Amino acid sequence: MAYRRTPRVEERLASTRERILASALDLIARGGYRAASVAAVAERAGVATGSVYRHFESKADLFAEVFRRASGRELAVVREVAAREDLSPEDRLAACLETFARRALRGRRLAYALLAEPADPAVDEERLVFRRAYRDTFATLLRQAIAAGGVPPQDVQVSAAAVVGAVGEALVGPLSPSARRRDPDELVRSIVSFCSRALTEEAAYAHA
Amino acid sequence: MAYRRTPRVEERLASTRERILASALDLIARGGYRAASVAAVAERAGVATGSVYRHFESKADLFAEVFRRASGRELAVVREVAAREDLSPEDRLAACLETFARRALRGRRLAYALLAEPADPAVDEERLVFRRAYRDTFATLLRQAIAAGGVPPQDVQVSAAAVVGAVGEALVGPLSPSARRRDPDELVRSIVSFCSRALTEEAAYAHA
DNA sequence: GTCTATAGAATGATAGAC
DNA sequence: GTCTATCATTCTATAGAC
Repeated sequence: MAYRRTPRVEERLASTRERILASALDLIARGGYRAASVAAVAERAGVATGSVYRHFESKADLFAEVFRRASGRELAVVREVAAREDLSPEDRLAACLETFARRALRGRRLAYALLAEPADPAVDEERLVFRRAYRDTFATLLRQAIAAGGVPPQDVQVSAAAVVGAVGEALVGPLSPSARRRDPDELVRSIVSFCSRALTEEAAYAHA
Repeated sequence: MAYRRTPRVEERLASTRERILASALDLIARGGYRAASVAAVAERAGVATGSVYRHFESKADLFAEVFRRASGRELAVVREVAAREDLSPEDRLAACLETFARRALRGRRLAYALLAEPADPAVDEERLVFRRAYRDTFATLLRQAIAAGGVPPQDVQVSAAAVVGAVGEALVGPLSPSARRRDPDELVRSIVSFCSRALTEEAAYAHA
């Protein structure tokens, strides 16, 4: 009789896979991609090194999946804020930025890994995907805010993308493992203020 | 008698190295990193594939050097604009942004490769270095503009980094090979306007 | 004659076609 | 899923500089 996966086996496989993912996330959140060698991931998950490759085609593949999950969580939180009916569109926008930045500064090492740490091209690829998703989320909010009249008309695609880039890059420096610590509240305030000025002010600057 | 490198040989070696770098740059500027296989680079440079490895330790090493040169050129141009004595600090700032964006849109494929295309971690590393350099350049200009009174006080580190991120990310979409073309002038205007609003407006937005 | 730089093929890995 | 093409990198023999 041919071997067939029973539900019991199925479940054990899935749980091993989850343990591997959790281990990798944990190691990356502590010491970045460099700390997450396949051997270290395997040991922490309680499996043999080779077993990792039963669940993931390659280390790059594993990292990409870890990235997708961690970034997906952040995106979901921001999207929840974006959907808050109790705030005006402009307030929702500011709240999204604040939420994103604050959470990044709470989980510094992981945030750095997600935002900027040099990594496999597969991870770079995922970064592009998520940045697009954030841009689209902000673009929608921005259109609502403009329609509601609280924010002047502007190039929504450009503004939304620029906000994503601005927040990300403003965080990279402070998040970098070598950076001198600074007050998170003040930092978040500066970042949100920068974006709010850009989004909510009338263009007053005519360039030659 | 032992073999020793003469100036003549030295020169030939250097010129081969340059040819390899130029070939790689050319191929990347046409079709991104994917188009620049070692074999293609070698052929275009008129050397054997193996010979590339006499000049560069690895493909990643070659790409990092190409990146450094191409990005270095862009940075130098922006720095020249930043040094223009005939403009006020704030105008210099806007001119820098405009120059950067305009040049990127002129050499679209290469700009995309430098700004965003997934690549070896060695290239990612260089990206971080250059982004820091741009941030520092803008920070200096911004401090001058604030001292001159044309721009309100603000968190210079944050604003400078945010501008770098904003311009970069606003360009990534339009530069992406799959993007629908749009008018470069209008795009540049939108980007510079976004940054100018952020940098030159008084904070008018108090967040709860 | 000795040593280097080079061409070109070998190798092993990977990815895409079918 | 298998096969093929292509890739990065290494190896080897040779041409040529000293």
